[in-house]
Amino acid sequence: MSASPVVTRFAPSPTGYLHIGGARTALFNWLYARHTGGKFLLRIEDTDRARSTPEATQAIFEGLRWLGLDWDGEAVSQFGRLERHAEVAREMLARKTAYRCYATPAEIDAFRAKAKAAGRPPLFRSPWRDADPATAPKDAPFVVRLRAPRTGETAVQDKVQGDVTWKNETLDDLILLRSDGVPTYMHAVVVDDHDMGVSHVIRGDDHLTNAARQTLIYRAMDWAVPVFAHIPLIHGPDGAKLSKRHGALGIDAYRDMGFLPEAMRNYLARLGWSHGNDEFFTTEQAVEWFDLSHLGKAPARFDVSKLGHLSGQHIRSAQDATLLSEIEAFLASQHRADLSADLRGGLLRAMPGMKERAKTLPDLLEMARFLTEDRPIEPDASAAKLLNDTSRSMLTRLTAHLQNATWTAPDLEEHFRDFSAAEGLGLGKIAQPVRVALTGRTISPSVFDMMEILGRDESLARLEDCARAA
RNA sequence: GCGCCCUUCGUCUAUCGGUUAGGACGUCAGAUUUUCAAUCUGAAAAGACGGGUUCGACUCCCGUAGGGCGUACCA
Repeated sequence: MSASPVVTRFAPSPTGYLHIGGARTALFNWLYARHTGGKFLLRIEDTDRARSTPEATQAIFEGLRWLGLDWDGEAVSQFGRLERHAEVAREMLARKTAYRCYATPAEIDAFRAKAKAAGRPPLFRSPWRDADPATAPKDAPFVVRLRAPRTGETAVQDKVQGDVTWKNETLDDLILLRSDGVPTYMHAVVVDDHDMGVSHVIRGDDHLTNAARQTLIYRAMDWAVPVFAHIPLIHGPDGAKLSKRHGALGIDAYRDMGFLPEAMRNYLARLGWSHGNDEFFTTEQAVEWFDLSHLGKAPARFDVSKLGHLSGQHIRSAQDATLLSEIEAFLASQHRADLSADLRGGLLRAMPGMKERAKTLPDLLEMARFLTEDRPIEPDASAAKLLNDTSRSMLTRLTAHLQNATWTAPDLEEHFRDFSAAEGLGLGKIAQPVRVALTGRTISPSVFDMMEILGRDESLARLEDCARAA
């Protein structure tokens, strides 16, 4: 291999959201380009006018942006290159590596039915392949077919699957240009990849057979065949193919669940690719480590609980300020109100304690609710059970005991411990009613942290509200 | 039907002929603990099956089974 620059691409068709398999394909292409210092291009395969929508294109852009997969240059619209595709087809016609086929759909169907009945493969053998062009019907519609070799074999040297060969007799004269002049996927992909200088095609292994047929097109044009790497597909938890109709989710669904993009990249990279025993890594490390030789060959199943674990790890290791901006981006993506300056401050102060126990952004928001509660706080059902005469009078005595505290978390804890000893009660018996008084719930961040952040006046007020409500 | 691909704990994976088959998620048990988490310790848990090749196979070869993809004027 010479030092020619690496160019990868992600080429989704805009017929729906960016699904998880596509996101991983994009990630691998991006990682490889960034690892090699090459380029990562984006091409929208929108030649299927009936199914392509601008909304889907936007969803793909948004998904990639959220994932942090920046592409080089403008996204290319395949539809916009129709004339170039036709031009290449014309050149192939001139080179005699393609021919005009006037067979009608009915004739093709009949051919296939007959072949099938005779137990032969249903590959269409066009009579126009070797016919004298002079015999062609005037003004009749035709398609342009590749004149594929019928003997010998075609090999694909795949970085993941190894060397895979097909007997040419099992490959057919595929259509390059439809009768309306619109190129087929097979043709457009080759022309575009060539024109865009794509050196490495990393895509799902559902395209492995296509790689052989596309190789034939490259050869017909005397173009260099790119390096192929066909990665296995992602399956759902039940092992079935992860497809839209099986309830597979788009990348936006994971954003909405509040996973960090960093965690998503980490998890997705680990699905089908490995770097020894490394499980938790940063994107910088992934870029540094990523290669094509450690890609797996077997399909992987998507496991949300592992994603959650990784997300928790990334939240714990993230900067508080980073987390705050992630939260703001998350709220914006859900069209929720912006945070007040006050709340931002509170969030920042509470972050060190909260991030130790969160797996997602909503977890953080949920824990931060104590910041926005208005007095008097209405306890929820399980919290209410902890409030009785005994705990209320305890709260009264505790309030008195806390009068001289300097109101930092460590100092508060010391006061609590003194009080617990004096009362002859375990810390839990004291902290739990306090938690209820401060938050109205039985689950929350550390009571000492919350009291420090809430401050003396607000904390005591909440405690007194509860003690008094006897 | 034909062609091609795949197969290590429940899941993601390491291993590139010689290991008590390692790690991670999850699960279970214990520790810790102001709740929930987190954390720590420990446990159970795998080479689909059958043949070869070899002194020795998870690893190489053949077959079987199971799964996937392709076989369109879809992409």
